[in-house]
Amino acid sequence: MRYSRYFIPTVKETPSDAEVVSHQLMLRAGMIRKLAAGIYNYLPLGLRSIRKFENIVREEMNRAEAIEMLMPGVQPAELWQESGRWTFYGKELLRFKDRKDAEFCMGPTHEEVITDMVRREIKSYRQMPVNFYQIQTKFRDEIRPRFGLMRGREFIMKDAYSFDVDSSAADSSYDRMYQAYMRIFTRCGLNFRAVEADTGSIGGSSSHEFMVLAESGEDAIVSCNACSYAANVEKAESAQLPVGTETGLLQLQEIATPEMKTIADVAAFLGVATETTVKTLVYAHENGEIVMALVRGDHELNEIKLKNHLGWDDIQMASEEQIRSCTGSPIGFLGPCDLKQKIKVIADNVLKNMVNVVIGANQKDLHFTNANCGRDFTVDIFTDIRSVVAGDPCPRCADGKLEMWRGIEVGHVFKLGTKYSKALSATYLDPDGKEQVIFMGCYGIGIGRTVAAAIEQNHDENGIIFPIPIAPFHCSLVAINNTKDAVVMAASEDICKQLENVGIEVLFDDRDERPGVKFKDNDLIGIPLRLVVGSKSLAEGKVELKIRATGEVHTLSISDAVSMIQQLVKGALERD
RNA sequence: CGGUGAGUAGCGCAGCCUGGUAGCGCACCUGCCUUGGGAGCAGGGGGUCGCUGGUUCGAUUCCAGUCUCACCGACCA
Repeated sequence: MRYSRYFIPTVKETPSDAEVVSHQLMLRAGMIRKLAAGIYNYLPLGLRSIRKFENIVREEMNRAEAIEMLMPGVQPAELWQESGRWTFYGKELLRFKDRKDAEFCMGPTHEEVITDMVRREIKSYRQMPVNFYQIQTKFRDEIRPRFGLMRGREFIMKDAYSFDVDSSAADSSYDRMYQAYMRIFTRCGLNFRAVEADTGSIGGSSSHEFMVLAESGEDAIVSCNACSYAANVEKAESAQLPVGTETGLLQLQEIATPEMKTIADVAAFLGVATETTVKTLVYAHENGEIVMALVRGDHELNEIKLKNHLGWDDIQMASEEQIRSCTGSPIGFLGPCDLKQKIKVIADNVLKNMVNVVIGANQKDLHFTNANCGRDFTVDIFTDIRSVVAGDPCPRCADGKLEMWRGIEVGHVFKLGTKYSKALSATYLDPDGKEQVIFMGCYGIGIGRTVAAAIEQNHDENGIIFPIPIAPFHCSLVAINNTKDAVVMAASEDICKQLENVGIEVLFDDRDERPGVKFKDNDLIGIPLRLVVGSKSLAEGKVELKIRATGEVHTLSISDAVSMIQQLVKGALERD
């Protein structure tokens, strides 16, 4: 490909509205341009990277015997009403009406559509296992699109859906996809972790997320430093903490704490550690149901755990009025003692071992010290409702500690069970002629997001450093002063042909630009290998090969350079 | 959805307070010069100042409305 005939609108200045490096660099490198909030044009260079990644995904899906198809972007409301998600999915689902006033939505995911197809076509146990996938544009009307392709509203996604006769067969399909995902991200040369995850709005029984590690990641994940346990913080189970030195129960005391509304205020005011306090939170369901949740003062409540424990489809902090009506207290002095109204009290497991705690007294400017569960207040249920923190003991092994990372979620695999097949009556006949419900799994990969994550993980002050498997070109060929120097030009054209003949994708920089401009642009757009042809070294039959990632430079004969490039590319593409 | 801020040339910005219909840097075009890390000189093209309405002899500037965008927040008792 000749640079002069191609289209790579690079930009020197960093766009002011781009926060994260991948977004800045994709704009500067001329890979993407914004059309509207969270909606982008994929320019030629960006598209090449995306296609590269898509093809890796496609190869691994095919290898895992998933079957490619394509579903529509626009979906009828009826299917979503049938699955119950028309109301459940919320504002992220972009809804609209056609000319006949019939309701539709832009597909944010395709469980309904695929299940509908399968229930019409799959009738026998003989037709399973089967796994359909597509690579397609989805739309989710995000609250706050940001970070370029990382959290767009319109985005390209690979989604796959497996259909099996029973739960254990579904488990095998799930494992197969899990392994395929491991291969995909390994082939791309990414530093990633597979972690246990919450299932969110997709639903289902269990799931893993594939996280590319990066400081700018929107998710917090933990992994054990001793065993293989790794999980999203939303999901990570907390282990019981070691019990402190045993002391007897002390006398309950009421203490004035004027204007001390936060845990930090109260602990500082009383001169105690926040670990000896209990934080009281009140949550409400949309339908008005209210619960009280207790966690240790220095811990954070995990709303997802609480929501899942309660089996609620919605959770929010209770309003000031709701809180007053059940506790009689203003916010800041809440506690489980002397409740005005009987409400369910859920406490974190850690509280089981705590004695003589500081807690709100349900009266303005008043707290209790030496409060004890069972004597001074009652707890209905102890369970795991806190978020784990770095250094917590591992929930799976004896002596591991949890480490914290930030990650970008690039893939997610779910065991769906029969959630959608039941709702949409997707059934089959087993060998005995009995009707059974199909077991499903679904498996997503954010295509654009993975490319962005790769950039997030692979860049320097000069620009992007693409891993070879997803680089838009394998190698750039920079001809110095080519518009004036016919020898250099002829040699460059020849080298370009030689490289292309052995399957190397070459970006031949034949522009009428000064060398500095070419070097800067080629660094910025992140082509992994760069071959420079200049008159001086060419006179000695040499060219210069520079490795973008390491900066190492090799001065080689043309034939050596071609074979080295060939080897480097081959080596990178065969990694798995 | 709440808070804050911003919309002036393709991009980044100034001008606006103290109304008199626009300017800088980069990019772009032409020429000369230069050619191993975003050169220099000279000349040039490009803007209904987000949109609608109001005040005024006159509005990019003042006022009202509206749209768009960005950032922050929505783990706090």
